[in-house]
Amino acid sequence: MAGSTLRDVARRAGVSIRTVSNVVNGSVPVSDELRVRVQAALDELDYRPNLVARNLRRGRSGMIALVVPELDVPYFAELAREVITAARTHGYVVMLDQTDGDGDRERELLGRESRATMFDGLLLSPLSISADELRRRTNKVPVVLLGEHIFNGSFHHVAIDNIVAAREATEHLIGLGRRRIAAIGDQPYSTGETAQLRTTGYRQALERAGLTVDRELIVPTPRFHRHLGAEAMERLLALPEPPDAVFCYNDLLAIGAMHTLARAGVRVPEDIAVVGVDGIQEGRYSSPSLTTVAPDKAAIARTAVSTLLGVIDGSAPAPTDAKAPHRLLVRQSTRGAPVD
Amino acid sequence: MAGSTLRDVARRAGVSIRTVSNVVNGSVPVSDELRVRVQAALDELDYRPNLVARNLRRGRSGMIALVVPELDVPYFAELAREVITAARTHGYVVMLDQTDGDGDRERELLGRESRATMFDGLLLSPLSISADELRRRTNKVPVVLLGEHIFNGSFHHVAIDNIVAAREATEHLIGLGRRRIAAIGDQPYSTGETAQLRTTGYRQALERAGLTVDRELIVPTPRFHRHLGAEAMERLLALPEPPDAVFCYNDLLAIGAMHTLARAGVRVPEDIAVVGVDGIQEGRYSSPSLTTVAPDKAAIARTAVSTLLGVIDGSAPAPTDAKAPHRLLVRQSTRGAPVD
DNA sequence: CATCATCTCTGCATCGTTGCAAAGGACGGG
DNA sequence: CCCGTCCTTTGCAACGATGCAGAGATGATG
Repeated sequence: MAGSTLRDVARRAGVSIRTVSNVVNGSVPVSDELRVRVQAALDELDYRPNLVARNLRRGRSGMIALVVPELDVPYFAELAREVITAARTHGYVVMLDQTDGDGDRERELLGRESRATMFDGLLLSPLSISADELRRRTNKVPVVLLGEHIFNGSFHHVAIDNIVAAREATEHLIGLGRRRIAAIGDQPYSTGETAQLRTTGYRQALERAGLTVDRELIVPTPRFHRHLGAEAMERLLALPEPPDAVFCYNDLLAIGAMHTLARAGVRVPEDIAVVGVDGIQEGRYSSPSLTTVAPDKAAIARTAVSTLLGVIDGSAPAPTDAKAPHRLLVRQSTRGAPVD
Repeated sequence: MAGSTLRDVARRAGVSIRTVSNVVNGSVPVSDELRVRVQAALDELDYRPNLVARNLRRGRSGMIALVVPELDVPYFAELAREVITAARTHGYVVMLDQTDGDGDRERELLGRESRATMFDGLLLSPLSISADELRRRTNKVPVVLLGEHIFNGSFHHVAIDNIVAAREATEHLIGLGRRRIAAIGDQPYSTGETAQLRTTGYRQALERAGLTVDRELIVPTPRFHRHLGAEAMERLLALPEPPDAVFCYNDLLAIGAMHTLARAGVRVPEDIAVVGVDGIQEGRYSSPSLTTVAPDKAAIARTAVSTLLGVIDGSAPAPTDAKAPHRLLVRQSTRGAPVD
């Protein structure tokens, strides 16, 4: 039942515990004769190191935690995939937790009884926790923030350049000749910094093109979910003068918006062009397929993981603010042509 | 830098280590006077229990691992969400790993140097590992299998009734008056047991309705991905006599199939009706929205977690074969009416 | 032949926590 | 006034592994 320990193996092989440990780890040279004997005992007893004990002794767990609002949001699932892959190349495994955008749950993570102490570090994609809280609560555990929020300079941070990304998406629509361009997803309050950056980029693009910003066309949504995109689009269609294009702050909003358009019999992109952000796989196969600004998720994951490991081993003390690349993927929802 | 330990707190409060431990755990009564003094010291030093040490001592880690082929497949992401939630109600956290359907990676999980020993148990959704291998390799670590494969009676197992689910999906199509019904997703080889069950249900439905099974209409796919569904549908459209309905073995295949149909100008459901399996959120917002057989993922997760915990504490020794409920969600891809 | 360097191998202490058993003090009953 | 009981508090050992320093054997060197 219980797994065998170094002691069991040592007894069986007639050597000291320490020698067995040396054979297992291979760090210290062991004579051929003993090695063979110990190896045999290891095999016979099917020894597996107790990693909890090893971690205690070594002071490291080899685990990092990735905390996202919702795992069933495709962007986070795809990001999680990349984080797991990136961590593996460094010999780390990833514990996943979700907060459901619940501030209390996020706070709990940093509190006294949190499991966070079990991990060497934390990758956190905060939704509703504020910068101050985070600063106050984060004791000792190395943290790297992903995507959301900015927290100017207090924390390591990895994200795309949201202003530029939003501007490019909007410029793409302008380049198609659209003039009445809506935006779905603004969040004009303290925890909506990412959304606000995208609004900034959207406005920049309009202003540079000499277009006026119509506040009626900026529809806020508390979260980035399909159904909220659908509702926002209903509001836009109800306007006396509906838009001829929509920039959605993420792909789920865009897909919700297209859902509403399909029901209403509005043609995409002929009547209204749609562009999203996130580059999720779902958008490649939607009807029509979705034009999107795709962050390089693998790059985000790699940067985040290696930054975090840098903090853990003390080689990266000063908070960095890394920008990951992104690119515009033009598909049917703006271009129309059914090619992929 | 380094967190404070029970010893530090004990020294500061002028009591024994054990008393501090008692205050922290609250299991043994402590006098008010000492409790106050210790609590003050705890707060001042911002003590956080070292969970690695605690786990070593208690012989439990409070962690289970969930291993899925791919986290960016929506079904697994949605399932993972439920598993994390279910585990939390039992005080457990979940480590997530993905195997990319790589048999070696799955095998590695059960091998000598695996991290699996760090977890109290394993929820495994195997893709390419065989029953024998699993039986041979799984030593000691409690395992519950999810969804895929059957492994008659050797392991705890939780899944929907695949035969019934497939039969109901097919019967739904038959009920709509369709007579030439294709199937996408068969896997006629040892690791494709789930797919084979769905094929069985499909055939049962046809036979009961007195329809003949046309082997040309059963298109196998090595995996359940969107692009494979798209390719399979191309093959079906190229037939001299294309189908008037398709039963896809999961929603991603169905979405890929609909993608092909949209490009080819074939109307769904008028020309070809489509039904999938998995009930992923993506299908609610696709155009047209997707009819699907939705497993109760929360129920699967709850059952799997509580079964696993039962194995861990020794109260559930005999392998069980739990069937989770499922239900048919009829949407536009078969019914047509644009209501939801 | 004595001495020293080298190479294996070992025992002990330790990581931070909790189980166990017993010490110490307070208290009530006979 | 003494003894037994109960309650709080404590020290020791242990979970299973690794770091360290040193023991013993072997070979090289003067």
